Parts: sequence; C-alpha cells; structure tokens
Amino acid sequence: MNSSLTIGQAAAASGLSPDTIRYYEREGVLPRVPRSQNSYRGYPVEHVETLQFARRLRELGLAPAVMADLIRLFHDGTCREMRDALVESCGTTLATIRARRLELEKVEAQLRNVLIGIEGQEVDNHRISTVTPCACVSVIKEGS
Amino acid sequence: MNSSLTIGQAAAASGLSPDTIRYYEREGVLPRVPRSQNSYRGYPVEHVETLQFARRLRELGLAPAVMADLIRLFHDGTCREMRDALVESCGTTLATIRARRLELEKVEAQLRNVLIGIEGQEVDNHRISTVTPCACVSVIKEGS
DNA sequence: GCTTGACCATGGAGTGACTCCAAGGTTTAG
DNA sequence: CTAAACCTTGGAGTCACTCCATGGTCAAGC
Repeated sequence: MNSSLTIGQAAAASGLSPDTIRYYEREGVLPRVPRSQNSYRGYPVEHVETLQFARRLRELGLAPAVMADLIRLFHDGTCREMRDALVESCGTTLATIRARRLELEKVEAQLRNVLIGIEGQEVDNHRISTVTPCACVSVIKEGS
Repeated sequence: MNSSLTIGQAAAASGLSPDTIRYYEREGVLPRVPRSQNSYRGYPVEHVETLQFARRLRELGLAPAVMADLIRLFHDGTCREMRDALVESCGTTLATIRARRLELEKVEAQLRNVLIGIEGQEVDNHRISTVTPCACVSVIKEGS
C-alpha cells in the first residue's frame, strides 16, 4: 500500500499523457518528483492537482514557458502574485488567440468566396495554359 | 539584358521568400527551373504567375502537398480538373479552418471568463499552498 | 517457479513548414 | 579593386510534443 501514483496513474488522473508529463519534467515545466528504488517516478496524490492545473493551462493555449512560471507560483507564490501573473499571461494569450481567430475568419471568408466563384463558373476541357486567365483560376488569383 | 529573374527578384515579385521557394522546389511543390551557367536559378517572367498562385494557395491555408497537385494542374490540367480539385481541397480546408476557428472561439471565451473571474476576486499575500483552493486558482481549475 | 503481458526507464529520432546559418562562389556599384 | 549584396548547397534549429528501440520491473495465471 503506497500513497504515490505511477506516471501512468498520474496521467490518467490528470488527462496528460505519460510522454507529455516526462517532457514537461525535462523542460522544467513540472517539478521533479521522487523516484522509488526501481527508478519509477512516484507522484504523491497532492501532486495530481498540479498536473491538472498544468493540463488546464495547456488547454487555455498557454506556452510551456508560461506554464512553468504559473506552476512555480502554484507552489511558491502568493495569491496576489498568481493573480497578477494570470492576468498578464492570460491577457497576452487572449490577444494572440483573438488575432489568430480573426485571421482564420478572414481566410474562411476568402475560401468561401473562392468556392462560390468556382461553382458559378462554366468550365471546359481546355488546358488552363491555353486559356489563362481561365475563369476558374482567376477566381483564386486575387485576394478578396 | 535577360528575360529571366533571379530567385530574389522572383521572391519580391511573388511575395514568397527565397528560402521558401527553394524549399518548395526541393519538396516538389514548385517545378524546377533552369539554371544559368553560374548555377543560379532563372525564373522566366511567366513563372511569376505560378509563384503568385502558390503564395495565394498558401495564404488560403492549403498544405504543400495539396499545393503541389494544384500547381501541376495549373501547368498541365484542364479547367474542369482544376475546378474539381479546387472545390475538393478548398472545401476540405474550409472545414478544418472552421473547426479550428470554433475551437479558438471556445478557448477565447474561457480565457475571458478566467480574467473576469480573477478581476473580481479579493487577493491577499498568503501563499497559495496555505489557502488552496485559493479563489484566484479555483477560477482556472474547472472548464467553463 | 515461470511465462506472459503491461507497465516503467532512457535517449534519440520524427513531425510540419518552414527559417536560419555557414562556407564558398558571383555580380554589381563606386 | 574592393566591399556589399547577391547566389549556391547542405545541414541544423524551431515548437510542442509524439513515437520508437532497448531494456528493466512487476502482477497475474498456470
């Protein structure tokens, strides 16, 4: 009877894969945990909260370096420090996500326009090279 | 006076970088162009259209393998073939972009909730470990 | 006690779509 | 003639994992 979990159990409990947990440990995102004499990592049950916190941060699109800072605060920091760090990093991430979403929206609209443009075109069996600018190509040539 | 462009000129004219053009050539996305005796690549002016077409396809989020097919049709294909290929690949891409956008929208909303949750919380100088679940942490613990 | 299969460890390679660099040759402007 | 700005190639670096090979450990069933 042992109160610590193997990496597989910790993975199942947190939603991260064993590979990812090992990767995060190597990179300093997660703290190192003690090894038992067979050199297996042993995760104290309290540590599962840390892993879940990490998974949540990853889901929110935070970069590993940022996760590392927040996880350190999770262990060492005050509530104020955590709040400030979260506001800062989540705010930054929110801005980039917003920018990415807007970009995707633009591309989505462009692709829809391309499809609409193509669908309405007459097409024939001519080689494109002989009729350039062919209608079905000109549709995709200019930004919209 | 020479009617073909160097890679740098072709890059400037198409909006792709020289590195990217060389990469696309290596990967078979773009056709190989003739070399002059100094082994410089020489891009006939007509080829600029191909490069612009490639850039446009990349902007639309199409993968290099898909670009390769479309660019081959651009040279060899009929209008019908091009239309069908565009409908197929743009449609597929549109679906993935839509899925990615929806995902980002969800994460964006979650992050906003996190920030709102944090802003409204009282914070103090206690270590998080002594007050877990601290308000500013609990905000980020569960999906919203 | 022995086998079988599921776990664990490590180090290193692979992914995609470029991007950057080093080392060397060429061309162009002053 | 020289210096800057090109060009060439091959190979390494990026990010955030993921997968693999090789080998040790463990629990269950016969």
